[in-house]
Amino acid sequence: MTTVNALSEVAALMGDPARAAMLSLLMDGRAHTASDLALAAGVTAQTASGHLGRMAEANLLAVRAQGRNRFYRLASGDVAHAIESLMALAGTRAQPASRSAAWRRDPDLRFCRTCYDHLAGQVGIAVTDSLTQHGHLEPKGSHDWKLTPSGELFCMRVGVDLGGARQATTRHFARQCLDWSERRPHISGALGSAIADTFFKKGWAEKLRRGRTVRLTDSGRRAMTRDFGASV
Amino acid sequence: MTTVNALSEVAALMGDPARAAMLSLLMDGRAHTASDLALAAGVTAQTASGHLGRMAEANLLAVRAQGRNRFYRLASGDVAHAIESLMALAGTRAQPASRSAAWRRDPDLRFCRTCYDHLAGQVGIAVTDSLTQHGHLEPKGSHDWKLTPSGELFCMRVGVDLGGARQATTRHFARQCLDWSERRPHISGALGSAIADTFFKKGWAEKLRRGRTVRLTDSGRRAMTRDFGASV
DNA sequence: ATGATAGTTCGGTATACACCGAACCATTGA
DNA sequence: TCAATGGTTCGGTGTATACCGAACTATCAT
Repeated sequence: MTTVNALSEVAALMGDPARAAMLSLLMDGRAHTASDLALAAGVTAQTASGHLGRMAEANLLAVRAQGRNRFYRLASGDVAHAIESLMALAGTRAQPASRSAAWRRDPDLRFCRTCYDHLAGQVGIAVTDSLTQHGHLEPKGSHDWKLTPSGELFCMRVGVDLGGARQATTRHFARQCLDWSERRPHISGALGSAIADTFFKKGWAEKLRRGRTVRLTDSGRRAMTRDFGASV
Repeated sequence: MTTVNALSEVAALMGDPARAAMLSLLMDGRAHTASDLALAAGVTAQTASGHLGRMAEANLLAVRAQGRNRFYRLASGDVAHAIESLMALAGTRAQPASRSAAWRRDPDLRFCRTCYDHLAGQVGIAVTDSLTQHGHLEPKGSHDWKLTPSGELFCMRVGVDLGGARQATTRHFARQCLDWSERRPHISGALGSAIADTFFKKGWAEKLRRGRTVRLTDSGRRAMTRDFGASV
């Protein structure tokens, strides 16, 4: 009885085409915004919101509010496993699903991209790691960083507009942003944005025309080695 | 696209409470009649028929027509696996589902029971094995047996009403019946029925009041050893 | 043949729910 | 403060489908 209902309920959640499309996208293991998922499912934001709420309620998805975005991801490996076995049943290969595979396989995107207004991917992680390893940045709480005195000096030296970043009073200064291709936090918030601006202003990096991919220039690579002590 | 639709379709099939109840029952690995499944799902025979047809169409179930019954079972281990992982998601233990567990755990029922009008379970298998090993019975086609001349003599010796069995012209004479607790064929049809009758008439076995369980008597055990060369 | 049982097909009803428009709340940046 | 953006809540509409009654086919027993 109970066990049967539980089975039908979770299966029914996956049984809707829009929800299945969302789950399919989430099978890449990354977190996606509600808008992103709405687009993937081909429904409006309202409809998507309803779907996402129900799946989160049923513990199929986990949510993390970040700024004005809400990131949804699969709640556990068990969920991914169940979806995978259903996909296998349908005679289709599970993991290399067309859309998410394109993401995963794009090495440039994994290497460096914008995440909102700051840097993500391997470069974003490398920058953050460098700052923490040199004692410029310390974790503060579970969602923020603290910029140390040595960190302030470092920023001034490499030309990060700290003053501008501090003027944005309504914005979080140094935020931890989870990177879902690297599965580790990188720096965001006003400071993260200012750091990214520095990269673009100094010609260390440049945005590609389409998408979120960012190209690290030769001088950018040199700066990574020279200023951050990181080889990427 | 295609992969997404396939996911939602198979999930939707499992997402209906009635179908989930049927699948749950079928998780015991045995084959069940349409009526049986309708009862388990709490729906009428018509409704159940529709559900079963759709699941068979989608290759979730396999069907085997046997007499006027149609036996449905899970089409593959993959199907069971998918159901299991969904049940796990729902936080419920998968295998020991209340109803089927009762079946499985009843050693008397596994030992000997009626299957329609003939003997099944370990005793049914033992009788059939004895007949084939002594050359009394030979497989004929994929669904029937052939009673050899020595088999006729054997039947006459132990008192099986062969004449009566042969009179039932409209009925299959010696049929292979799949035994889903033993996963091997045993003898059914008119001959199987006649053999079972012999067991009851001679006091070798007796039906219990409720259910399909059959008790093998002491003289029945002696007969199994003496006449069939089998120890059960 | 006749009646009984297992199963399916067909038609109509009723309920569940996915969907969107509109309004609303929260966060952000000027 | 205000405007912009991301997300959610609410109400009404439309479609999909589960359900059953009734009629039908196939198998089996007398």
